Amino acid sequence: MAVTLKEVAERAGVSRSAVSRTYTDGASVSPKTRKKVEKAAKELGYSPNALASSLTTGRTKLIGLISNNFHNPLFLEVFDLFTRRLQEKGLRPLLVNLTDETDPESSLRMLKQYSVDGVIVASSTLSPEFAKAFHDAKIPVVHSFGRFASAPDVHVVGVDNVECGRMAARTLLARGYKHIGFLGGPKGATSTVDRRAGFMEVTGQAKGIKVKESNAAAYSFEAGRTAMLKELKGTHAEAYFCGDDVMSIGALSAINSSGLSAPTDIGIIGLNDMEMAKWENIDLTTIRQPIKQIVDSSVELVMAALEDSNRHPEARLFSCQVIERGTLRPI
Amino acid sequence: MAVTLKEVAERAGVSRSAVSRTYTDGASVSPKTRKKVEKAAKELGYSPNALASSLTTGRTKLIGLISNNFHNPLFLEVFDLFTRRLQEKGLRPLLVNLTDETDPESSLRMLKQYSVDGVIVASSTLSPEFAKAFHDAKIPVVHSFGRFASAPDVHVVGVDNVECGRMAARTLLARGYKHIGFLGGPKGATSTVDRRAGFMEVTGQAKGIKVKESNAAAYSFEAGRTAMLKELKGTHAEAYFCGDDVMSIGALSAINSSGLSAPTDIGIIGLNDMEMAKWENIDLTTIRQPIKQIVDSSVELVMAALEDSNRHPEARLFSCQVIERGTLRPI
DNA sequence: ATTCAGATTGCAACCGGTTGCAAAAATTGT
DNA sequence: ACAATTTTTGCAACCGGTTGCAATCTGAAT
Repeated sequence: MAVTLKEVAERAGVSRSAVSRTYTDGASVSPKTRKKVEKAAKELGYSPNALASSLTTGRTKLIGLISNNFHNPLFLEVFDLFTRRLQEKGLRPLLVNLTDETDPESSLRMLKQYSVDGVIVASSTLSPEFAKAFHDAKIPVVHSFGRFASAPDVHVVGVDNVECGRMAARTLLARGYKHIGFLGGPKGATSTVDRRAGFMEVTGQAKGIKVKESNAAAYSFEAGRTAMLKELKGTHAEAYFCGDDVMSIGALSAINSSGLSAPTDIGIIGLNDMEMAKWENIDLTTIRQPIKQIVDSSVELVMAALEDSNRHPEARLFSCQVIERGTLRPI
Repeated sequence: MAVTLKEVAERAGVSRSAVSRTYTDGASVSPKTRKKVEKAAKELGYSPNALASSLTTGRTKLIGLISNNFHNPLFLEVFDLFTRRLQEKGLRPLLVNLTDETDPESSLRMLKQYSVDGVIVASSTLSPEFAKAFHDAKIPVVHSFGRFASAPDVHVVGVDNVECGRMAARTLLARGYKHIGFLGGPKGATSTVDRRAGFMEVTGQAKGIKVKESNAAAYSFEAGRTAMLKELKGTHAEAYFCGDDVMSIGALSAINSSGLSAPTDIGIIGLNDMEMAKWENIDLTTIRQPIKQIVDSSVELVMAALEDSNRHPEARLFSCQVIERGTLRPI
C-alpha cells in the first residue's frame, strides 16, 4: 500500500513525531531534521494520510455540498464556483445529489459518518427543515441561495427574493406595461412565494395596472413553455416576470411557436442571469443574482462557522441587478 | 463530539468488538447482543465513523470524480447521473474541478491523501496522461468519455468517435448535401481528431462531394458562433457537422443573426444530444451519446477494478445514434 | 566554564475503529 | 450427562497519524 509515516521516520533516522511535525505547521522542528525528513519523504513518495490525521485533529477538511438542482444550468456555474473556491481554500467538496427518492435522513447520516467539517446546501427549493437538521446535528451549515429570514435558524446566504419581485415589477412598470403577469415557479417554493410578494406589493400600489398570475410546475424549460402556452390560449398580459431564466427560455420558445415574438408582442424578464441568458439567440432581459459573491461568501461563512461552532446564525444578502437585453421593450 | 463505539459498548454492556461486529456484515454476532447494541446505539444516536474504519479496512468508499467540463451543460446531466449512481452503490463522490490553473499533480496528491478507492475522470478533452498518472499511482481509474484505444493504458468508457464522424458524414450524404463542412471542436482534443478522421474517411470515398473544414476554439456557444460567423463570410457549405451540441447552438445563433435559417439555408448536425437539443426553439438534429449507459458502465467498471486492482485495462464502447430533429433537411 | 532559558526531540498514549486468536458459551450428537 | 463441535465473545494489537510531557540539546549570558 501507500508509504507511511513510520517508513519515512526509519529512513530519515528520526522519530515518527519528527515526521509528523514536519507536516504540521506551527510545530517545532529544526531545519536540519526537516531537511532529512523531506529528503526521505521524496525518495519514498510519501504523502500524509489526511483521513488518519483527521482522527486526532477532528478536522477532515471535507465539506458536504448538497443540492437537488441537477437540471438547472445555473447550477453548473454554481458548482464550478463552489468547487474552485473550496479547492482554493484547501477544502474538499463531498457532493450529494438530493434526488426526490433519496431520503434526507440517510444523506445526513452518511455525511456524519464521513465527519464532514461543514455542509453547504446549495438550493433555493430545498426545505429549510433540511438545513436545520444539520444544524441540530451540530454540523455547521450554510444554506446558499436560501430564504432570507431576519432571525434565521441557520446561516443563509442569498438574495432578498422579495426585493427581486419588487425590482421586476418596477422594471415592467417603468416600461409602461399596463397589463403584466407574474409567471412564477412552483407554488410551494419559498423563492416563488417571496418574489410574488414583492411583485404584488409594487403592482398593487400602482394605479391602473392589471395583474394576472400563474405558476409553472417547476423551474424548467418544459414547465415554462407549458405555462406560457396556456397563457397564450387566453388573453395574455403584455409582459411577464418569469420564475427564472430557464423558465423564461421556455416561455420565449412558446411565444415563438405561437408566431409571436418578444419584445414586440410580449415582454419577458427572467431571473438569475445564467450564462445562456446572454447567448445572442436568447438575449434575455433578466435580474442578475450575484452568484460568485454568494458562493464566495458561503465558503467564507462556512469556514468562519468551523472556527466558532456556536456562532450565531447569520443571514447575508446580496443585491440583484437588472440586466437589460432584448426581451423587454425600451423605456 | 460524536458518540463513539466505546460509549455504545459500555452502555450495552458488551465489548467494543461486539459493537464493531454489529456494524460489519459477515461478522459473527448473536442476535441477542446485536439487539443490545442496536438499542444502545439508538439511544445514543451513534453512527460509525467511516473514516476511522477505513484506516484498518483500507477502503474509504470515496471516489474521486474529476472533470474540467464545468461549462458544458451536458456535464450537469453527467454529474447528476454519476452522483446518483455512486450514491446507489454506497460510494461517495469527492468532486475535483480541474481548472486550467490547478495543477494536475496537486489534485493527484490530494486524492491520494484522502485515500480515494478509485477515480473517475469525466472528460473528453483531458489528456490521457492525466488518467495515466493515477494508474501509475496504483489507484484504479476509469476514463469516462475518454478516447478509445485498442490497447488502452487505463479503463476507458465512451463512444467510438471515429464512428461518430462516419455516422455524421453518412447522415449528411444521405440527405443529398454535396458541399459539406466539418466544424470541429478545438484542434488538439482527441475527440475532435477522431471525429474528423471518421468524417473524412467517409466523405473522401464519396464521389463529387466537396468538403471544407475548420475548428472552433472550444466546445462552447461563443466559439461555435464565432466559427460559424467566419464561415458565413466566405462561401459556406450546405451543411455542417459541428463539434458538439453547444457549438451547434452557437452556430445556429450565427446563422439566424445573419438572416439565414436552418435547415433551409444551412443544415446542422450536432453531437451529444444534451437535454437542450430537444428544446422546441432549438430542435437540433444530433448524434446521441448514451450518457446514462456510459456513466453506469463507468461506475460498474470502477467497482470491478476495486475488487481486482490489477485487472487488465479495458475499453468499453457504446454506439451512438442519430436523433432526427429539425436542423437538417429531410432525406 | 557554568548557568539557564528556549528550542528540539522521542516516548507513549490516544483518536475511533477492526480483526486474529484463544477462551467461553451454546449447540449437537450419543 | 458428557464429549465434540460450532458459535460467540473479549483481549490486545494494529491501522496512520497527533500531541502532552519530560528529557535532551542548543546557544547566549555571566
